[in-house]
Amino acid sequence: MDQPDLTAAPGADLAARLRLSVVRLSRRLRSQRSDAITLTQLSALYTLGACRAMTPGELATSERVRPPSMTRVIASLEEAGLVTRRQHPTDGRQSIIELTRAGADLLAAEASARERWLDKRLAELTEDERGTLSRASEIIDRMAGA
Amino acid sequence: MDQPDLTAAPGADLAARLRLSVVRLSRRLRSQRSDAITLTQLSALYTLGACRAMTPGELATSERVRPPSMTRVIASLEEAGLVTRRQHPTDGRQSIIELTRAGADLLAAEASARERWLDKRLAELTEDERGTLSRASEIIDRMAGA
DNA sequence: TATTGTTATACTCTATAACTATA
DNA sequence: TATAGTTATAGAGTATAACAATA
Repeated sequence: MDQPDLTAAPGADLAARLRLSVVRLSRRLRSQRSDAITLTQLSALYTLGACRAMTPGELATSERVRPPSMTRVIASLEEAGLVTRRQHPTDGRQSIIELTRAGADLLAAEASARERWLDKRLAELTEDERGTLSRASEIIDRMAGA
Repeated sequence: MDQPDLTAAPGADLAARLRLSVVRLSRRLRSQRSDAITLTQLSALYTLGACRAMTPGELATSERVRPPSMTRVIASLEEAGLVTRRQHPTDGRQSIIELTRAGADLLAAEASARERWLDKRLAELTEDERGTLSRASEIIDRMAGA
């Protein structure tokens, strides 16, 4: 039958190729995580680092996961001392999650961790290729958020 | 409080942005999977569709997972009647995995499933944006395979 | 003895459903 | 009654360690 090498052929179905690429890179990134923190935790921490103080619901929306999933992520981050929780000023149901000093430090360390796997791989690319990935990242965010 | 942050800022650390993008798109893709098959199974099926006949070890290497993980994926595909296993001609330890007719049919159906979430999103992009994603996909594959 | 693959086990990630507390 | 969040539970995905069969 038709013999499309979907992993390589440039003209082949984009959705299939992009799906494979993302699945495989995602596996790689998860397996390359540090001992201290998982990729899911790091992702939430980045969002918190950008928005400073958020409710669990805002975090879940921002990370595009369901509230129960975020509950577990927050609990693990709290236990690790990377975030704290304080009362919401007006709504007793909600709470405010913020980075601790340790959380901010870890984020800063991650950001400058040039020895990290992905940083190394990116450093091996040309400037043009990094530009392509940068634009792709923006397009992907738009798609994933839609 | 829409993130002004690492997900959007063009000058921000590429590794961090790409990591977030890939994690989020991966979540989306897994949640958008059909009822019939998971993304992990589909990924293995695509590889089998391209390479026709492979041993479990070759499949694991190609998908970049560990052998025990591939054992489970193959078992689930076998149970679903999407792949079959036959004896290796010269090595009794190995076996040969191949698509069944049902597996090939499902793959063909997926490939032409224009109603799928990712296909819809991609169709909304400009030709230029799709070109960027296509090039990014190739770069990502090179990185993930390195 | 080395290689290939499977079984046993455990942990992460995520979801849905049901529940609690507050608005 | 509606909303925000948590708890209970389940299933997918992946890994390491130990094992069996074959080379």
